[in-house]
Amino acid sequence: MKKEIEGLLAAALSSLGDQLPADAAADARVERARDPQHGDFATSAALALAKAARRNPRELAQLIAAALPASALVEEVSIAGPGFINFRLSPQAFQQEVGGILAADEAYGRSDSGAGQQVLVEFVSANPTGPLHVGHGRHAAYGDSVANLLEATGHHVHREYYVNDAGRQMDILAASVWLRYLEALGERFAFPANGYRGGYIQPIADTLVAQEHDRLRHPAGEVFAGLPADAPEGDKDAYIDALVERMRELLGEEDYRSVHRLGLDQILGDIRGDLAEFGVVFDEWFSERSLTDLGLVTECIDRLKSDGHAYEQDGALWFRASALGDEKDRVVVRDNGQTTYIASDIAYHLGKRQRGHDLLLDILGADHHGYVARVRAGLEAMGEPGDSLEVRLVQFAILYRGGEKVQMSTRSGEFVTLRELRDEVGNDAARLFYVLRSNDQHLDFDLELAKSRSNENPVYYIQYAHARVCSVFRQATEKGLDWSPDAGMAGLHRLDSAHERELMKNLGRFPEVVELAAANRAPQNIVHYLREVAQDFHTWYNADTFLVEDATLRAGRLALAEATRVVIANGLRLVGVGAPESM
RNA sequence: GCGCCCGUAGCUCAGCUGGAUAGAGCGCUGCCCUCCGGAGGCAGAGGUCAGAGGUUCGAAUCCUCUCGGGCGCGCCA
Repeated sequence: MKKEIEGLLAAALSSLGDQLPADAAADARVERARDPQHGDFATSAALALAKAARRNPRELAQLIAAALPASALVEEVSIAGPGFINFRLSPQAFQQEVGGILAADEAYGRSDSGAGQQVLVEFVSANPTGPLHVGHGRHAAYGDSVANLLEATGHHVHREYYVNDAGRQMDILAASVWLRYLEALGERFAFPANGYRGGYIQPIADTLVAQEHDRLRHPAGEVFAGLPADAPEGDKDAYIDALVERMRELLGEEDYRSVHRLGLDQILGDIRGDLAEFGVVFDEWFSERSLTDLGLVTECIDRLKSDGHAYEQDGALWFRASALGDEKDRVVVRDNGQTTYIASDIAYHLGKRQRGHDLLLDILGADHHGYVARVRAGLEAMGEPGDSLEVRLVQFAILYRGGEKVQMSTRSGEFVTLRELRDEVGNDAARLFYVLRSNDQHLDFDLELAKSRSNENPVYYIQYAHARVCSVFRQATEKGLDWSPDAGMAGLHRLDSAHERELMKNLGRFPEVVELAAANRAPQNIVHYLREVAQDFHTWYNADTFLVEDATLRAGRLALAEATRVVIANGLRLVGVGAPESM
C-alpha cells in the first residue's frame, strides 16, 4: 500500500526533474499520518527539497501535488501545515488490500527487500556445562525471532550455536562427572568448591557407571593425594585445575576425552531438545574445538604475526587491537603456550566470513559489550570489513512471582531453568514475554502475569482474537452459511463502517511493520502491532454482528475477519507463538 | 577513573534512520451481556519525554555537558 503511494510520489518528482535537485528521488518517501485529519499517508518531501529548489515549501508542495498521476487508490490530496502533502485513500484502496491478504495468505507480510543477503545469526551459545536458564531463554526467543524477521524480508539466514567445547569450564565439567562417578562406586571425599554441583551431573555419572563399570575407578586417596588446599583455606581455582590435571594423569588422554565427550554430548543433547521444544532449531552447532583441530587458530595467529598485527611481550603474544579501535591490546597466546579465547573468536569469525556470510549478527549478553571492539578489530586485521559484524546485546531478565522478585543464584546449580519456566507458563507465553521488551531494556518477567487469562496478558489477548475469528467461522458453518474467498471478495465493497475502515487500515500496515521490525532487529514491534490489530478486531466484534442476513455484507465481513486471522497468525509465527483455533 | 547501555503517565513499557496535538496495558472513576466465545467492549482523569545548552523550518528522536541507574574494564570465556 505504502509502496504504491511512494510510486506516485516518485513519478511526480521525476516529472518535475529540472526544477528539483538531481537526487530528489531519494525524498520520495511517505509515512503513515498519525492524525486521521491528515488523511492516511503524508510526505514531507516538499519541506526537505524546499531549500535546494529555492522555493517556499508550500509552493513546492502545490507543484508536486499537481504533478501526481491520477490513481483510483487516492481520494484526496491536500497541502497542510508548513508544506506537508497529505493523501486520503479511497475505500477501494483498503478493500483491495484485504483481497490481497486473502490471496497471499501465509505469504502476506513477506518481502524480498533483503535481496538474498547471507546473514549468520549466532545466538544462545551457552557453555555446555549445564541446562539453559531463564536468561538463555531470552536470547533464544530474541535471536530466533530476529532470524524469522530476516527470513521474512528476503535474507538468507543461517542460525548457529557456537559450542564452547574447548575451554577450562568443560574440563571442570568432565572432572565433576568423574567425581560423581567415583562417588557412585563408593568413594568418599569432599566435592570441590568450584566443581559443578547441579543435580544434572548425576545422570551423566550414572551413564558412565553403566558403560564403564569400575574401569575408570581410582581410590579417593590416590585421586586427592598432594593437591593444594581447596576453598575456603586455599585457592579454589588452583585446586580444581590441579584436580583436572590429576584426572588426566590417572585416566590417560583417551579415557579422559571419553568422559569429557560424554558430558558434552549429554548436556548438549539436553540443550538441543530444550530449544527444539521451545521452537528454536539451529542450522549448525559449531564446535570451538574444530577450529583448533583444523589448524585455523594457528593460521590466524600466523597471519597476525606476518601482517604486523602482533608482538611479543612478557613471554606472551599480543594482538595489536588498539590500532584497530579496541581500547587495549589483547593476549592471543599465553606465556604457557595456550591460545586464548580471543584467538579462537578471531578464527571463528573469519571462518564465518569465509563460509560466505555477508553479515555476522551476534546476539550476546549485555555483559559482553567489551567483546565487540575486540572481534571487530580481529576481523579487520584479517582483512575483513569491520562492519560485517553486528552485535545486539540482550539485557538481563529478572523473574517475578506476583510482586516478588525470584532469587536466582548460579551457585550450587540452584537457578531457574528455561525448562522450568516453560513448564510453568507455557511456550507461547514465554516466547512472547521474552520479546515484549526491547533487547536493550531490562526485562521484568512476571510469572503470574504470564499465566493469567485476561487482557492484562498480551498473549491471551492476541490469541483470543485469532480464536474468536475461528469461532465465528465455526458458527457460520453450523448455521449452514457457506463462505468462500471469492464470495468474500465480492462483498468487500460493503465494508465502510468506521471500525471496519480502522481495522483494514491497520491490517495493511503489516508489511511495513515487518520491514521495520526486521531492519531494527525489533520483534517487540510485531507484538505491539498485533495487540493493536487484536484491539481493533475486538472493538469491531462488539460493535457489529458478522453473521447477518444480508449475504453480501456477511461475506464481506467474514472476508475481513479472515484477513485479520491471517495477519495475526503470520505475526505470531514471526515471534514463534502459536495461533490457536480455540482456547 | 575510562567505556557501553538505560532514564517517556502512579506502575510496567512502546515510540528513537527528526515531522504536524507524545501512545498502550495495568491501576483509578463511571458504564455495556434477550446479541457470532464478557478470556471482550465504551468513556474519563493522568506527562515541563531526568535536567541544561546546541543543530534545524521542525527534536522524546541528532550533538555536547550535568545528574541518576545497570554493566564492563584478566595471560577467564
